[in-house]
Amino acid sequence: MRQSKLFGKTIREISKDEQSVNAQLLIKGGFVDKLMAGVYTYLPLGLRTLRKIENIIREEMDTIGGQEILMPALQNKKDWEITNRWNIDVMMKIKTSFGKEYGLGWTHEEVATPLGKKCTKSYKDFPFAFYQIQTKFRNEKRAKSGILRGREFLMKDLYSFHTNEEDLDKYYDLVTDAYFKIFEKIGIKNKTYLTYASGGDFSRYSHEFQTVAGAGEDTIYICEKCGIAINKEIVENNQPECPKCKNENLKEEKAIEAGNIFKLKNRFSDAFDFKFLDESGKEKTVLMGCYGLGPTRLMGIIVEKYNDKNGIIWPKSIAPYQVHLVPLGKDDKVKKEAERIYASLQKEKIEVLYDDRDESPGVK
RNA sequence: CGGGGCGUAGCGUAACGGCUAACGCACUUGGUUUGGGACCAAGGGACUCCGGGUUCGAAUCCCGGCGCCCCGACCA
Repeated sequence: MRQSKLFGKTIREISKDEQSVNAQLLIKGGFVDKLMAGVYTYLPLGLRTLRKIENIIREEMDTIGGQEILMPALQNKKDWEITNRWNIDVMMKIKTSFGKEYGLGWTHEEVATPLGKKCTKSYKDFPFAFYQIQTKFRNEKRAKSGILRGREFLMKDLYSFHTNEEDLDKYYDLVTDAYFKIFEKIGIKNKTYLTYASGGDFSRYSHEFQTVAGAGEDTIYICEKCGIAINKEIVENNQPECPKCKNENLKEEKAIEAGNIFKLKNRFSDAFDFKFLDESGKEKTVLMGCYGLGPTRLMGIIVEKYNDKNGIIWPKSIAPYQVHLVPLGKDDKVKKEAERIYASLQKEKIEVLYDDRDESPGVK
């Protein structure tokens, strides 16, 4: 890519109003543009990085047998009434000019569960898992922290379907491992902890993946012996202890929730009467798990963690380009050589951003 | 949704209730430059967020709205 043709310019000054580190750096660098609070356009540079994060996630999801699909963002009111979640605050609702109501998906159990039911009958169809990477909408009362908490954002959500609890447990652990592989590839593994958190209305615990960062809105307590953490929200009697080894000497940190996984079990399959026929021809309830991970939020976390006075330092695996070719000076020989190198890198299919602009070295 | 701050050119800012709303960056043209955000000259670009009000006169004061940022609440 010739930088002279690159859409989206860097910005030298940004309003002091914009205090979030990731928002400042991403906007200044021409990676994103803010349309409104919590709603961003991904410009060519930013989108390249976002796509790389997505593809790393896809690789790991595919490896554990997840099949990619794409569900609608527009949601059917009826299905959300079945699960009693139509009137939850985070749901954005729209009403058409002729009065029909729709919701915008902030999660997809209400689509995934009936879909799973429609396509299966017998135990032979199980287990299976599908996932999507898709835009989610959440009616955040207050969007904040740049791309970390938006009203519209990208989420990878994986849903798994099982005939028994052991199988669900096994898959749950498999997903956990896959998540850490993703974190490793994008460079945040050493700061990310499997964290015990509230299980909402369907189980005692869920597990979050919390990345230690000053910009985090969650407080976690890390057990350095076990390498896991517990979210402050479920600490009882003000005395955090490790859920595994009962260690009470834990380290308090601010952290950002990178992902969250749940054993839904029968919460949604019961609501939609999702059953299967077992080996003896008896009907049994399907058990489900769901596993979320936010590509756009991951991008924000990475920016928060990898930067210095000069700007963002992308990990190589997700940098928008592998090579930034920057010829300095006006010497014709330099220019010619740069063109030659550019052509050869392109031929080798090495991602290169070529700063062919007629600018001074400082600007470049 | 409660509290606080803010809204002026593409971006960042300035302007006592009073001249044609100023400056820096960016942009256009010409020239000089070229190893760490160059210089000179000439330009273009603003319904001062929107709607009311006070006043001889409003970017400036008052009321209402909208928007942005921060804190809190919220975030199955």
